[in-house]
Amino acid sequence: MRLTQLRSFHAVATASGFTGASRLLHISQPTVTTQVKFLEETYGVELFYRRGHKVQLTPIGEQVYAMTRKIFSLEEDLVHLLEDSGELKTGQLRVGAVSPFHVTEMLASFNREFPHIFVSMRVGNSQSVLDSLTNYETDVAVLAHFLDDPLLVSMPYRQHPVVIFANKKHPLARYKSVKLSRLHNEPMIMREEGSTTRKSFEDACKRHGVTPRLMMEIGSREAIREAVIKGVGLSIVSEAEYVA
Amino acid sequence: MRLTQLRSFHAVATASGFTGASRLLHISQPTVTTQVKFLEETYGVELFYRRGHKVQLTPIGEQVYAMTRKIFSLEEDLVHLLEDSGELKTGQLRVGAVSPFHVTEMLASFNREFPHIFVSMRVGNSQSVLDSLTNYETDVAVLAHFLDDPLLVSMPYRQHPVVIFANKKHPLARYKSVKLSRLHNEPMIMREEGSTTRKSFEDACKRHGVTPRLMMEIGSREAIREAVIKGVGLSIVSEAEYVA
DNA sequence: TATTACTATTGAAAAAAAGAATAGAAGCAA
DNA sequence: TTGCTTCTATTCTTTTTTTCAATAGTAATA
Repeated sequence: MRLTQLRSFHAVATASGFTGASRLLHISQPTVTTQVKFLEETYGVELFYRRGHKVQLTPIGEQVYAMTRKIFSLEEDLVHLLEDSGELKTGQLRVGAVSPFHVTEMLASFNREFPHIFVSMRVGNSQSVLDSLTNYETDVAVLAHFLDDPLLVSMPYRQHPVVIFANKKHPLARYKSVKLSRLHNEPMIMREEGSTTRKSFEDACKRHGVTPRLMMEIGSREAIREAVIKGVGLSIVSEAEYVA
Repeated sequence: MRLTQLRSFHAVATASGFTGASRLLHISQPTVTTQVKFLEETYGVELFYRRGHKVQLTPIGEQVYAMTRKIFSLEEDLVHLLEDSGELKTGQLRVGAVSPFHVTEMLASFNREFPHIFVSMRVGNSQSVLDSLTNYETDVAVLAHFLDDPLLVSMPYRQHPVVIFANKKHPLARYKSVKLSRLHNEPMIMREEGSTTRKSFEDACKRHGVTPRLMMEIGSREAIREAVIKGVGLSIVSEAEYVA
């Protein structure tokens, strides 16, 4: 069964004529005639009564027409779906992120540009975000560090400065800015292993040969704040998250 | 949109793989790959995630697959309809006849041979039967005389003898058979103008130069029988319809 | 009766589908 | 790991299908 033949049949039935059908389909009339004839000969069936200028569906033709109406309605829907999808008029974008904090602006902007694309976000630690990406459960992911995975394509999106904060009585508190080397052996309070802020900070320290002294590991931003106030040591936080 | 491409997509989705799809469709695997790729490139859409040996539908692919399931289900039904129709496993035969009497045997026999064809019969006078035929309201017609209409094809089906019957006291009653010429000027009772039996009888008379005397024209077989018994004259009837 | 409007046919060109051969990549087993 | 197998992708060629132009044939119409 070929769609062109069905399409010709359908058009002839719709236009009640071969010439009309050819105009409908923007193809030549002989093509239409041939297609319908092929259908009829292939199955040994008469689909139209042709009597001069009048073309009329046979009883079987009527039945076939009822089915082609359904088929071409579905085909039309399908084409629309594919076209809209290709033009990003419909579809979904599944985003993975280690922190909702840094991606909301991006997603809001994306949503303004492509309002018909449904956006879903999935938050997790780097490993689960990467797993979702390789399993095709998400389409893109926003992470805090570069990847050297050859299966993935990454590009920089934005830099978020990491700020260091201290008790006001701390010797370093009076400076506007502090060189990384000054943090050598400084007692510090950190988030748990796996925090992206901590990772990028530690990477930077390693690059500069600096090794701060890890005093405490606390799983809560608020608790770290309190510990800094108590004078346990310095700590770091993403600038966007910093509230004095 | 080409059906081959949809078919390839559908098979890949069904078989979860291009090679499996090619086996399903009995075509080569490169063909399947090409078809699906064409669909994807035409609409700028990704239908499958290909990761090595694993092939998995994308979200859009899932939607498309849902639609192709419906389309190919319809296509299958359509093919069955056409095949059954071509092999006379389904369909209808609309028969026109001037007298149900002579066609019932034919139709019963047809029904035994093609039990799945629905047979309908439409009875009328020759003119209305012919009209139905040329209007495509019936497929075939059984008439009592030949036609010279170039639009129609006719062939002899069966000869039904016409018998003459008379009151037992009638002079001709003692013969087993009577020559047509003996009916010259004989008083006769006939069915109304338009009766096929009457027409063929009159045609035969004309061919032989015989002119019986029309005594009475009665519209009912039973009434004619009574008139013959009363001795009004002779009459004729199709042998199949004759009951002593 | 001529004209118009339609369907059918033929022959040739263009487009699509299909396959063979083969490359490339991923899973699997020793 | 290495080799083996199995899968998808690519290229090139052949076959099939689709399409059209030209034209014949036929019914409706003015």
